[in-house]
Amino acid sequence: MEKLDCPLFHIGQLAEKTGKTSRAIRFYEQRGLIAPKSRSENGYRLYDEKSLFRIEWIERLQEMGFSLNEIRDFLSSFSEKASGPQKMQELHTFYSSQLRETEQKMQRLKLLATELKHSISFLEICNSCNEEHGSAACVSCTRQTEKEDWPLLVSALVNS
Amino acid sequence: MEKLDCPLFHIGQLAEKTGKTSRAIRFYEQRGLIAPKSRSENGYRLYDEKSLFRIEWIERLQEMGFSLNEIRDFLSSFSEKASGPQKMQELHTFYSSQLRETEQKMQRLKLLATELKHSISFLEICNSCNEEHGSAACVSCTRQTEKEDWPLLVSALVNS
DNA sequence: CCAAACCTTAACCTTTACGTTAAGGTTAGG
DNA sequence: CCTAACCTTAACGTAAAGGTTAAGGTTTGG
Repeated sequence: MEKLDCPLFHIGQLAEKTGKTSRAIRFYEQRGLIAPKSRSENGYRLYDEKSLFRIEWIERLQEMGFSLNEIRDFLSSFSEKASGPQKMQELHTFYSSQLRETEQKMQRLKLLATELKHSISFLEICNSCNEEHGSAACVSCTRQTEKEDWPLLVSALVNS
Repeated sequence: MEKLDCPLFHIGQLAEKTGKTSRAIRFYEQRGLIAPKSRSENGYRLYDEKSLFRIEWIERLQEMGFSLNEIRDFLSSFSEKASGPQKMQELHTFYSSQLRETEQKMQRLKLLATELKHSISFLEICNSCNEEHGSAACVSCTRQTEKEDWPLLVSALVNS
């Protein structure tokens, strides 16, 4: 059978190209996120390159934290827009707000990293401790007097 | 009744302090993540400040992407360690690897932000478009000739 | 002709992190 | 005493994102 004559391929091939499973792709279809370009005589789904883009796009939105339902909602509201420039406007607005959210996430992760670093450097000092004792003794450690406040990530566990 | 004499409080108060619901806290308990310090005569759960730290710690680990089961597993493996310094060692190792993961996540978000910015600046040009036409016309837009490759976030939607 | 590797729909299973009743007991205030 | 606002356990419900299984039809290679 012809395979590469026309740019249409089966679900398994699309799955391979995108790293998804066939099941996942059918699931997206069921959810209204994507549809096969057409069907072959025997009922097989046939996809083209746009389907590939669409799946990669879905993946991006998932990375941004959207559920499949939210993606579907956006998609359907999007296709209702009549004019091309209007669509572009909407996309611009949407991505701008997503950029803000993404930057906020980065900010949160940065804080988390700071907290981790703080705890790690606190624990470095413990690494130089050769004594063998229970964690109860750690609580009144004299090596740590410089830092009066224990990091939450340490104290929540040690004083348990 | 005495309320603030001893530093013990009820589940509702702990819930308020942590921003969780009572149900969530009971759920954590069921999952082995936390236990009340004691119970009052009538069976009410009584917590102290350590419980508060514990819950905030759980929150941090969730932010890092851990499931409650994973947190419980770590917790139980952690309490098995006999020596205090050993615990500190383990914590150090754990947080170090978490720091790496957190930085990787930030890296991924940074890439995503770049992709978003790219798409946004692409769409800026569309904002200067006054013509009214379908999105099919956008595909062959002459304003965008400078950029030959459309960003995925745009092309996946417009050429749908 | 047969087996392996595709494809189809339909339907049930799974995990996570709680929410939501149900059916009460307890306590504080008026 | 009454009500509102707490608390208890138990158990069922939910949404997300598929996985898995059943019960086939199709196609390709040897």
